Amino acid sequence: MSLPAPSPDDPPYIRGLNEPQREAVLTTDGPVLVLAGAGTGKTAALTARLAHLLWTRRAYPSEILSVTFTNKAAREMRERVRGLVGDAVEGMPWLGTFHAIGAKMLRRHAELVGLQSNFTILDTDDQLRLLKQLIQANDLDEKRWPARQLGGLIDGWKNKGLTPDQLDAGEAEHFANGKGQSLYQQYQDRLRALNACDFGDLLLHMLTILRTHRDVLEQYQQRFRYIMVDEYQDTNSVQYLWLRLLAQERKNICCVGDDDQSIYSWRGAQVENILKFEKDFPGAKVIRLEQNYRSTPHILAAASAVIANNSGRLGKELWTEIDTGEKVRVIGVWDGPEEARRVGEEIESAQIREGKSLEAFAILVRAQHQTREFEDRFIAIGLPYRIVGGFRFYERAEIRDALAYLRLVHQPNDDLAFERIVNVPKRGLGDKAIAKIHQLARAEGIPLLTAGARILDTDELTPQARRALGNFVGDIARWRDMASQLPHAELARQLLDESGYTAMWQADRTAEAAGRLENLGELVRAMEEYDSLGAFLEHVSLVMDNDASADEPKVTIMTIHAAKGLEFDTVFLAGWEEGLFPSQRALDEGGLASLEEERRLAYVAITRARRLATILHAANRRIYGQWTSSIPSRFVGELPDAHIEAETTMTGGASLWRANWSENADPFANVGRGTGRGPGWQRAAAPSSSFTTAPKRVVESRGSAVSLGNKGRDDLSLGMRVFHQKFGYGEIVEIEGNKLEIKFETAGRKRVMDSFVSIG
DNA sequence: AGTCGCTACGGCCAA
DNA sequence: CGTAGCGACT
Repeated sequence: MSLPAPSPDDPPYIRGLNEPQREAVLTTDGPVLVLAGAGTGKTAALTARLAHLLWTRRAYPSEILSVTFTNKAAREMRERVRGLVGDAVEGMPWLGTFHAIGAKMLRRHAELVGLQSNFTILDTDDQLRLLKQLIQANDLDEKRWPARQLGGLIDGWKNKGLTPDQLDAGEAEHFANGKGQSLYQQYQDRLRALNACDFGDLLLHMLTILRTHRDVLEQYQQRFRYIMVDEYQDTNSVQYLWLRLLAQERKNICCVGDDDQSIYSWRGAQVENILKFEKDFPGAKVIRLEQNYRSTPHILAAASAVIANNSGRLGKELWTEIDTGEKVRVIGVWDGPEEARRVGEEIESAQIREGKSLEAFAILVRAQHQTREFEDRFIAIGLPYRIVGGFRFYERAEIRDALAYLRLVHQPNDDLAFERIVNVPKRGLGDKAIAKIHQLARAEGIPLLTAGARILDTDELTPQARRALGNFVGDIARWRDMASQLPHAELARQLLDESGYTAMWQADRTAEAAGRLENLGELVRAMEEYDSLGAFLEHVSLVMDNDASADEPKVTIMTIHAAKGLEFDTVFLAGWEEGLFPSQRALDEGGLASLEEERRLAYVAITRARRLATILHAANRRIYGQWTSSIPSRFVGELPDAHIEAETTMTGGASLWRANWSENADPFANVGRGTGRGPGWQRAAAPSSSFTTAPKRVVESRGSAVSLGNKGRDDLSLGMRVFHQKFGYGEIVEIEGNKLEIKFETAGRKRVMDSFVSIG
């Protein structure tokens, strides 16, 4: 192949790209598979390619289908393309996630699958409630056949592109002795009746339409001159079938991915898609991006050595021009608390030694629950942190409630929204009243809200319930009217006040209430960015990323899954122990295939680090309250000796830092206080007396050298009553710079950073 | 209707 | 050890 040599006349997007990247950008026609290892400038190449297509007028912005896996990735790509070609990107309607694009298409053709174009998109919660109702209606034992399981199966079928009538006998057997298929069918019927669909339907319905309506398919085949797909290794079957149909005509499809980073098989992703690309698209050009711009050679060598243990790889050899850097550190600690303590110390000392921002540090864990230990520790030492993932913004109860109000105002026949908030806040409409409304709705085939309005004319309800329901139905109608006159954010504000919803949380004195009110404010603020209530709700049902509050620099704690695609200067990989990572459950359920996926996870984890990776493993860990001893992960054993520096001493050096800071340098200090149920080792490991003494608190004033760079607040004083998000209300008993010692009403004495409290 | 106490369960999680 | 979710109790 002969590429034009780099020249100063190259358009801006080409400059700075290496040879294979340029090839990926300039090979515009025909199928292209870009195998992009971690940190090899995949996004740069992808965005440059997009820019190139626009710049050279090969396609209008509206003629490029560009799919990413997350909204975040889509946003980033849009930003970067804008940087390269300017506002032309504004007209890129088909840049987004599979689901966003699916929703957009489906709205145009909804009637072809029996929906109206203003269908609602249900989230997992709504989906589950619906399934629960169906299971009950079918007289099945909810214990034996949980809705969650059915939901999982249906998701799985949808991911495979299977409609109810396409399930084969084996599949249908899976649930409730063969009732699976019928339940799936009932669920789909119910969704259609509600004019709703779930996430899976966004893709599955569109696939059905593309398959059964030639004209529609041809229309899109014509429109999309070029198709680009990011994270191709994570596509599932429906997505794959979609792409194959759409690309069939022009065959200008460029897929970018890395088989070594496929970590979503449990969600239906098929690595095979990337492995068989050349078969699906004969004559495909395969381009490998192997020069890594992110990490040191030690980090790359460690990651490569681990992943080399997997079979069936397409094979890549990452290399770098960087020739310096520290080896990957492997640190063995005594137990979980020490692990957290150790990481905290490392971060604080690195921060002071090298003046690094807290943003440079990330702690990556295998499972969500591991974050707790770090969270507790960081609160204790006043180290600002952020937990990514976990509870997503839109999954929070208060947000879901608020959205249900808005949905009902927007779409009066949204029965699920009605059910959610008809008695939130409590207005005396209990099970009996709601059952009556349901009954009428079912009998008449009308939405719940209509049934509610109609039941007011009867004497079915107690006078009290009737009054409450009358107010509620009237309120909804009133807000509906207001919706046409008021900006929707303002409507939301008033709605939340008038419904008593805000008041409900204001009256709540529990620790979370303040945070919930804040979230509601956040929601209303977010609404202002959208043109209409409908547009906002659409956005929300597809995204609602937790991207608020990036203000102050913080250490990031997240799962490895959540970290994919990100990079950090310094990364701590915690809990590399057999059973935890690789996860025992994965091993039990999926055998060798799962082990390999866990190993890919390890590969992803290591390659997040730019400069320094530290792997930790604890000898003892508390699992479901049981102290269990554990051995280092097999992945630790796969690390190449030449590139690691192991520190296996349990006690660790008592640094000056630790002496000054640690509440308790004794590694045994936090080891379980005899639950009586634990295995024998803990009694054997140390005299029992050391388990029962509470840790001694060392309260010493510290010099400014250890200040974290935040100024102390001047609005706080001793004895003041304050509020803390996690611990609730308490009284300040000590102030040291920006750190406070607080006696909490319920949580006891804790040391926290002043920025974590508000005056209560 | 709302609260309390018991039981069951506990990977990763986008849209 | 936590917590969430359900049924029984008030």
